[in-house]
Amino acid sequence: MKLLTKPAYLLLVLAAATSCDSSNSPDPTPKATSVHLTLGNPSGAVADVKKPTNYLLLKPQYALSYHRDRGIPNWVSWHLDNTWRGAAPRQDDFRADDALPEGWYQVQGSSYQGSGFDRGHNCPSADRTKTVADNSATFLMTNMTPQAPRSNQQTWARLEEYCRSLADTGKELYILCGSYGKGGSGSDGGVTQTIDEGHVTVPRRCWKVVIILPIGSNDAARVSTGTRVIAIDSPNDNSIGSNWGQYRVSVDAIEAATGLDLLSAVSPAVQAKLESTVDAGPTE
DNA sequence: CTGCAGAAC
DNA sequence: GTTCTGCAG
Repeated sequence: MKLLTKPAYLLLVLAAATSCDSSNSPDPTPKATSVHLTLGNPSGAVADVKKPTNYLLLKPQYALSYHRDRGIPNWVSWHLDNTWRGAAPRQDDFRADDALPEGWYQVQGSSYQGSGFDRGHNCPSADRTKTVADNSATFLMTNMTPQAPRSNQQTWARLEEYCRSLADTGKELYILCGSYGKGGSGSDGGVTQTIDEGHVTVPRRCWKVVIILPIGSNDAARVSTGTRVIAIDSPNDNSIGSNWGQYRVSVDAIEAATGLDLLSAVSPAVQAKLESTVDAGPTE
């Protein structure tokens, strides 16, 4: 074994001395929040079995509020910078999420089959490629929403790619998305209210909010009135295309439609400015 | 080529 | 599970 240099030894001693728990036992009280909720918890979701319509699920890779009776999340929130991205291949292991409370219906990987709707990721597969475990976590069905194929593969896919391109240029992003309403139009046409024998509601609209920051500490105080915020609200309809820019709205409009309180960790004055503005920046 | 998938076996 | 196909960019 190679001997440690004196400075390295001192660092180890300091690290041990400042750690309030022994390093070889699990933390008995995991933090109640995560980096993914740095800018807030839009619905005050909690991991309480008595709150089936606003149930908090925290994963290392993202955080979400799950609606048991709709079978889809109310919102999903995640942090994106290039430390989340790597070479892990797409896992494609769509599956039920057994982290839900006992007795709750679990949407299955096959639940959308033949519905005319995609198993649309909220937190995208391609945003979580650092490790196989990270990528696999995005395929839990609690991270899915039945989405019209063109909405998923064109509208959202283009915006997701744009977000990753911003990460590639040294940005750090906080992203939230979700859906609301009932009744979408998939590849089979018409309007579909639910699938999977009523266990999964097909939403009418899908929304996404992107906060773009320079790389830095994970701190809501870094959001200023000059921070770029992109918000879109698009129909869950297979007639739409790749031009996500045309669906830009204010964050206020999404809050009005959903009842959520977005960016609640940001100071009220900054929120007021950012949430009333509609992005007019580049789309590619 | 990658990323979004669905369908067949 | 694996393999194949389709679409957009």
